[in-house]
Amino acid sequence: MSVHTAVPLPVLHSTILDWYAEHARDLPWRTPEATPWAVMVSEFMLQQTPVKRVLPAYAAWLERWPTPAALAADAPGEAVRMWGRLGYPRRALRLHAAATAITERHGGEVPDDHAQLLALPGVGEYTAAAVASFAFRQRHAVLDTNVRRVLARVVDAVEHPPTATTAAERRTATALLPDADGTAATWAVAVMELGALVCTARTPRCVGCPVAAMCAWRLAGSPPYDGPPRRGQTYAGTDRQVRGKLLAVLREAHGEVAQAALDAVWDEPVQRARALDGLVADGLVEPVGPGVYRLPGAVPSSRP
DNA sequence: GATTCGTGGCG
DNA sequence: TCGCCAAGAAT
Repeated sequence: MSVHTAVPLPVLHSTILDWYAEHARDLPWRTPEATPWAVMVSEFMLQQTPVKRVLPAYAAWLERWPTPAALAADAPGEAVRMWGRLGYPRRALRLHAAATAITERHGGEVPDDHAQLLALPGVGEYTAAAVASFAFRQRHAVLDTNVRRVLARVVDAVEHPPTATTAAERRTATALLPDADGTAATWAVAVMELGALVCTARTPRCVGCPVAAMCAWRLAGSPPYDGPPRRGQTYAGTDRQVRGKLLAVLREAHGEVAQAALDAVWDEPVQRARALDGLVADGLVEPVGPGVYRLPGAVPSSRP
């Protein structure tokens, strides 16, 4: 498999690896002390949530649940509460379910096998590759939004990658991977970091980019995005907003919540009911009686 | 494959 | 101000 670039692969490799060695952020999940579990926790939290907001949640989470078994021993509702306002709270439920599966199927150790990782709840192609690469130093194509954007520009000369990850992107990423496992693992995180810090979505900092001189998009004159309109995420007035408001009440309650408290967050009854039903269907909220709800498996505030 | 699923910060 | 964007996964 060959990839058309303006320079030999070893030059591209060393250029980005050298840049990473000098500019990498000092992130806690990249330290030698970070366990595979810690890496996995960070990857779950970083799914669609910025690093800055993950940092404090990550520290609190690992202090409370330093191992998968520790999390599995607690109620899933506690995971949802600790998730706080990171967004997409189903991730908290899935991380709890993954911890349970790791405890039951893998003796409490995060598996180092890509297929076994992929089989865990909440672990998709990206997260499986990321954990295998970052925690176990294996050679995998790690295709997140940052990497995809860097490759779209440097290799394909377009400003933005396709909406969904394509087979062509996987071929490109695989072809660019250094041969040695450890080098490939560092390469993966280095390209990701380049996308996060330099080759950003809105205003790329091409001045100071280590690969600007070999970037196909740059060499083509930085042509603007030419594809179909990319769908923006509307939020105000959607079920997602209502779900968020409902769950915020449940998180802060530390126990059972009466219907009236939930009714107060949204005035449109049909949408409100639909949102609550959705939360229950997703396992994020548990009905405990007529008009009474709580986070799943949470300990009731008043004891008999 | 297109949709759904939170939350907040920034240009 | 407000649309865009942020280490995706599941259906």
